[in-house]
Amino acid sequence: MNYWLMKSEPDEFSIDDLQLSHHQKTPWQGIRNYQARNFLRDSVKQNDRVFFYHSSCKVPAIVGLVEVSQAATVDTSAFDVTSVYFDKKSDIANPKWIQVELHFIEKFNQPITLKQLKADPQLTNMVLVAKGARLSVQPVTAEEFEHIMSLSR
DNA sequence: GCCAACGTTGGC
DNA sequence: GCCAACGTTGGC
Repeated sequence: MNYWLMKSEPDEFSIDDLQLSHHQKTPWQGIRNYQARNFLRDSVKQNDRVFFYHSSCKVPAIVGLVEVSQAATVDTSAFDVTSVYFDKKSDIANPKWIQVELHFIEKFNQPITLKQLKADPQLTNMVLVAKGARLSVQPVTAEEFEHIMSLSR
């Protein structure tokens, strides 16, 4: 099993929105960055665990745990002219972008804030706290995963 | 709202 | 293929 962290702006789609979604699942669409896309396409597998992170908000934080309920499929929003994720350069015959499906597991009682993560000596190598890290889909090591889960208890 | 750090685009 | 200009991310 692999571990990941995925970012979402809570004004757009929050952990609460996921919890309230049909079957508590959502297609994870709109990833338009090649490095993130490559992770979704090549490495994110069904049943992988994912930290759900709220970015661009008052208190950036890991707010819960979700799982990958379906691995890579074509991101159909790229072909939808009415979607904010529409990409005229993505061709149906040769799709550029990938989505997965996420399923809610739990919302943490206490969000684990970016400030807390940055200050944690066991997390100094975490991708999230690296300088200039903007990746919206990023790997988390098993050690980081276990440590962060212990912080959520 | 600012702006540093990245990523992408496109002319050459 | 270089790289300047532009666009985006996301913390603060």
